[in-house]
Amino acid sequence: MGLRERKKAETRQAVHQAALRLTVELGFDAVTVEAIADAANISRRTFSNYFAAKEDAVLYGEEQRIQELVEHIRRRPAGEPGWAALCGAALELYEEQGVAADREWAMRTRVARRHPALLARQLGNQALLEHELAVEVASREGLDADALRPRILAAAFLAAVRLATLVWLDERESRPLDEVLRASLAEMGEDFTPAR
Amino acid sequence: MGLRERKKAETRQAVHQAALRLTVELGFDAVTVEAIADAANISRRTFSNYFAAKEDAVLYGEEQRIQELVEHIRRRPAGEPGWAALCGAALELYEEQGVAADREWAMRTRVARRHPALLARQLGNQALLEHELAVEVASREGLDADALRPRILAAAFLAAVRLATLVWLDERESRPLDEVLRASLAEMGEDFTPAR
DNA sequence: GCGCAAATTTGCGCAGTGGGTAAAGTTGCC
DNA sequence: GGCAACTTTACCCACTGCGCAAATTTGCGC
Repeated sequence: MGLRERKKAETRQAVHQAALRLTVELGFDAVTVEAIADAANISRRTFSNYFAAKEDAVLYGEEQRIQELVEHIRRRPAGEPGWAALCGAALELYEEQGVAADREWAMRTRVARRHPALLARQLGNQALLEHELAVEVASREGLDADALRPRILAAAFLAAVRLATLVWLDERESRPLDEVLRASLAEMGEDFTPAR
Repeated sequence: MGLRERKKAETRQAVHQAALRLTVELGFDAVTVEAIADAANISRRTFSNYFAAKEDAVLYGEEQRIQELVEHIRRRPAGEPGWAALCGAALELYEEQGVAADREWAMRTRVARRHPALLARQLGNQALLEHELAVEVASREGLDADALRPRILAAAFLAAVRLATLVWLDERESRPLDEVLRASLAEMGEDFTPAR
């Protein structure tokens, strides 16, 4: 990776950090693109070269995490069935990131929850991701990617991960995140008949 | 309901219709708020009194449908467990609406899928709804609304309904929607282990 | 080192948006 | 009929996303 691309990645990260920090401090609506650009030492116009909207700048961390998740899933053992691969990848990613990342994660989730515009954008991104996941699951189960089952698994998985984070936050982070994550994935994987 | 409120509801509906029609005809981005307002015979400023954003005007149909769904769930037999109540309400709502509503539904879903901004907003609205559903499920299963299980059920249910509609569209509406819906809910309700 | 093509940043401008404010117009009710 | 409450509207302003072209920076062969 040349200097050009490295610098670009650096700037993107700086813009993201600035956007996230300012949003936490002042609230999403109170932060203008200009303020973010100033904090990251670029012009307002250049901000638009990096992100199509303020939301994207704040959520870029999620974006990155999501890309990693997809990578992890692709790297799971070839024979592993879809649901197991999804769950395995999520837990793998979590422990790889280390507990230090928890605080970042918590911050992003809190911000996304507080501001509907951010929540919406985040879910929109996830919906796009859902298709990629479905493709991976389909290939593992010998199904068509447009079939119902792979799409159900992908959607259920994303919902389980999202809920785990929310519940973890609601519990004031009193349990380790991976414990909640395991519980959430397990609950989603079980059938939903009431007799338990 | 007095004349005042009746007229207001009428206007809201007219604005929604105009927004949806213009979006289908021209594409979401090519339609300005001003054009919608003109088509609905109100001023641009009044548009803002009815909807906070263009997206909301286009998606108002979804909003209404969602409200009805919540009503249906509340009216399900008291003893019925959570998942069954959700599924029952969805199917009930579908057959009550009649097949004529299918075309409307298809149109809205197509529009929402074509335009990321609409998709995002729609999912954001659903996330808010998710909590209401979780409350209902929790009360039926004697759990706390903040607990994991009711939230999982609510999220899984919404995802299943959403996917059913998408798959139905992908299949060019060759099967009746309720058939796909049943299949989707069933698949989501089953456990996800690969042996089937 | 040097220069030049390619990529990146920036300033400027424009159409569009969301919302505050206050004036003008409606409606419900006594 | 009149008045209080509500709704619509015009006007305005800060902000956004993006096209365009000039200025700047970078990569690379020489």
